[in-house]
Amino acid sequence: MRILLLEDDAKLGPWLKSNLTKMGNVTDLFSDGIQAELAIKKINYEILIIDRMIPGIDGLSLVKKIRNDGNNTPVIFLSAMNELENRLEGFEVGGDDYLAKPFSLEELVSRLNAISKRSSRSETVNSDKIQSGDIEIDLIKRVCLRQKKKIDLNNKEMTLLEYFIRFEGQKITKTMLLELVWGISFDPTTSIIETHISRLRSKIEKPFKDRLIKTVRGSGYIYTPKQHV
Amino acid sequence: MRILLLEDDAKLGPWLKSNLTKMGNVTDLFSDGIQAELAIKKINYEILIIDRMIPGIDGLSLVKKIRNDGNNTPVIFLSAMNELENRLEGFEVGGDDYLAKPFSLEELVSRLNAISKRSSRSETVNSDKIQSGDIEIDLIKRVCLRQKKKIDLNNKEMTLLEYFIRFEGQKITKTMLLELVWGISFDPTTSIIETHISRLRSKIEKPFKDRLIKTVRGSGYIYTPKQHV
DNA sequence: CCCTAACATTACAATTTTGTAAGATATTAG
DNA sequence: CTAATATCTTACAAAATTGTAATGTTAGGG
Repeated sequence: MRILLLEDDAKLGPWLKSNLTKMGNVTDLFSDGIQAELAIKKINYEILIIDRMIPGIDGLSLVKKIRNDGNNTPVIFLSAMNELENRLEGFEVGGDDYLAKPFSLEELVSRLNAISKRSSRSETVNSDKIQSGDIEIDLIKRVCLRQKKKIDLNNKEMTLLEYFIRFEGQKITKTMLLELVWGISFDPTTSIIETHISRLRSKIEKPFKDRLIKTVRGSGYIYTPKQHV
Repeated sequence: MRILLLEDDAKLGPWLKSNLTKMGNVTDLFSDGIQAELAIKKINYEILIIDRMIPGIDGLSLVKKIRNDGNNTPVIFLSAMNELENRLEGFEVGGDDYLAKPFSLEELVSRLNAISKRSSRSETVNSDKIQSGDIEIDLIKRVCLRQKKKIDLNNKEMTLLEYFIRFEGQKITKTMLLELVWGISFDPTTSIIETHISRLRSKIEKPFKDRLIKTVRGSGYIYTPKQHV
């Protein structure tokens, strides 16, 4: 495989390069973001291994740039332990993987293999997502974002929201919700739907001071995605 | 809309037909499965509303048949309350919706609208699914089937399995699992991974007396889908 | 064949989720 | 405007989830 390695650490960089090369890869090592960017534009690498913290330009903005140019080469970020906060950010940008230093070579190799196999199968990349207005749900990670902010939803709340999104702009009756979310086909005496809607609203509307889920009195609810993200 | 209605109840059938027609639909009412099947083959209906229990042939097998013929017209099943057990079965066959009798006309109309809007947007139909070997996961309903049997997995177990499937045939190291499933990038002192793997195995392997998740000593796990469903 | 580290399993407790019910608030018909 | 009904919110308890730790089991190097 043709690999670009961007790592400014004087020991780690060459050590990685030598190991990767030994394993039969073609590895170009850079310690400078600008140089690396040029190389990425010229050469069609199969994988980019990029340190999150590089003097000059940081790895994340570099990847943002090349993604903007339409380059979708898989990326593995390297980052020191204390930069863990940045993990999510890295994923959002389109980084395919993340590896915290210190890491074992075996670990890195394992991921290289995963990525190369994945891309050779030319599968859809990393996760199944549904999206509506300014809301985004990652079905695999089970993470919900509104306006790029993470919203902590539990199972029932997320299932509710998933159906609202699936039927966006359409009324969902309460019996539909009962059947879809609870698998019940009779009217319970309790206010179970109202309770959960209330909890969902408190998380997904209240912090944003607006209304996405309109109630249709006597019948059900309508979710309308917020336009103009 | 051009609707086929299969309902043998002498009161409900005509009542529904008259209402649907009033609303501007073209409605063909049948009380006989054979007749209905012929009509479905000849006429390109936009929606089929089918009673689950019809003398002679039951609604479910009818839908199985027409699906086999490559007909993907959306179906709304009608069924009496005491047939609730059959709900899941109905969905699996490709029925798009399910309505328990007694139901309000408003309820039925609501779903007709949902279906017609959905199909006019020509979206992918009903749910996001991932599949591997004899395992199938519906990401929306959050339901896992193995060999068509429902497996009750909790969140962590399902997330684990999702990643195993996503990386099928490839080794997943423990650090990868930690990062992916728990969002941690350091080695915890605890046996948290082993514990959850064990619980997952007990649900997904034990009842089937086989092994899908092989452990790679000193490193991680490999999931291999079972071929020959 | 035995010893040891790695892994599997189980039990348990803290935490979280989720259904119920009760009271507060809002909407609509008259 | 008022009563009746629907919905919202909150509090609470039962149930489920999930991390930890203790104990049992297995693989494979010596």
